[in-house]
Amino acid sequence: MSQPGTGRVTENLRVRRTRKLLRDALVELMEERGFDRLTVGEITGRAMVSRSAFYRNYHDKFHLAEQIFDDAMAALLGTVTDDTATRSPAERWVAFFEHIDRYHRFYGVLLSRKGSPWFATKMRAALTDMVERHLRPPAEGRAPADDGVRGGASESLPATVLGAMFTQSVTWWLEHDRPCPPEEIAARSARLAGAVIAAANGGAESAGA
Amino acid sequence: MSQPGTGRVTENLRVRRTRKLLRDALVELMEERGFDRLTVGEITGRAMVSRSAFYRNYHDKFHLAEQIFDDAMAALLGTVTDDTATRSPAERWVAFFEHIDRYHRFYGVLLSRKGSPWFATKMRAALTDMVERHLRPPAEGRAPADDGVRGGASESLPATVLGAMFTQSVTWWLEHDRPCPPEEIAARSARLAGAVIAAANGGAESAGA
DNA sequence: GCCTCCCTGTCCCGTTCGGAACACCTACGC
DNA sequence: GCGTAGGTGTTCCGAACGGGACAGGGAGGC
Repeated sequence: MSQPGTGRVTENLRVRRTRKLLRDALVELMEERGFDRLTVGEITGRAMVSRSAFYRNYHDKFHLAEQIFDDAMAALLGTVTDDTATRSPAERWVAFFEHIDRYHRFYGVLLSRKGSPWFATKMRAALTDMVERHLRPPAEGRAPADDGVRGGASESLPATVLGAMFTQSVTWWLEHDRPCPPEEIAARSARLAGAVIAAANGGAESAGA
Repeated sequence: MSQPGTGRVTENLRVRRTRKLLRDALVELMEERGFDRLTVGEITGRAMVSRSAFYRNYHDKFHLAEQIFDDAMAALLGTVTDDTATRSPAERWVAFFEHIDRYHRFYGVLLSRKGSPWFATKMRAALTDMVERHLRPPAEGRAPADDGVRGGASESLPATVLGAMFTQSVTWWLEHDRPCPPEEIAARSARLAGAVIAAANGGAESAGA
């Protein structure tokens, strides 16, 4: 139960450091040569960590990448989910793209050809899940179905489409070197999303998400 | 005999990593808040290393700083000393200032008010030593007096003055945000040095060092 | 085919490290 | 004065790590 993402009790400084070093090394190397061209030995070499320590903390390089990506997605979704009471939907979308903007090198690598397609797949799933929760607001009296993890395979068509849309908006923005400021791409994405939602609702108009 | 700078046999990866992390943390924190305002706890915190590991590797923060500086000075002197056969004196001076240029943030911090005056003192001593060895070229038949470490307190007046001059040239250049390219500051410093050497030799002219 | 080379994932033993306690010191408040 | 707070440097034990070995598995040469 010491695999990251399960136990988490206030880990030892040593294991936190080891994992941080491995994460940083992986991201660095991905920028240089792409994810699937990397070996575990290269990652541990760059991180100044032994191979045995790597396998003590992660199953393989996919597991390591997954942890990095999951943390990033949690932070990303946090920009939209946090402060739902104090901020307007528009402000939350801007915060979303500002987060992407801040770590654009990171997301750029993960979503580019260097990052293996399953990063985009994972992001699409996470965003679809988020959209689903926003489209179906917590009806009072209904217990929260999702216990923090996994929304299940019960996504609706509109949510799935919107998840893909947002993922592609981010990918497009990053692949074109962010040709417009976060505010603008946020507004444009929100407008497109609004159109999809309106169409899904049978013509009724809505812009928030 | 495991204090850095003594044993050196191809150290354990763990101790190399620990020392690297501590070094990087110290330089980083010096840039932020100056050397004498730092505690060992802050350094180890930033480095993600325990305090006990710090004391296992260094006597105190001065010892750590000394190691960093000594390594930097060795690299710096290497730019002048290496390839003495293939490069002209002018080229070597340019290499000297290009090295400073490359790590200007590092030297800038160490030589600024944030870095405690004894960094400049140490640099002056190292450069004086180097100048001394260049002014007094290895006369054939004479055994090398210096066994790699310490030139002793036998520095001549011209060497001492030149050491201070070069140190101040570097400090001036960095404190004024490198207002001219390395080539120019190298040429100007070399010209000034030439004048001093000429004066020391009683009017005879010489520009190399 | 076979052989070489490299990477993977697992194991063990000796070493280094993290955590926490400890006494000691200095500075500050009062 | 006395007490508190925070930094220093040392010591100890259990835990994580590094190094090296190991079997197994492709990929490529010939």
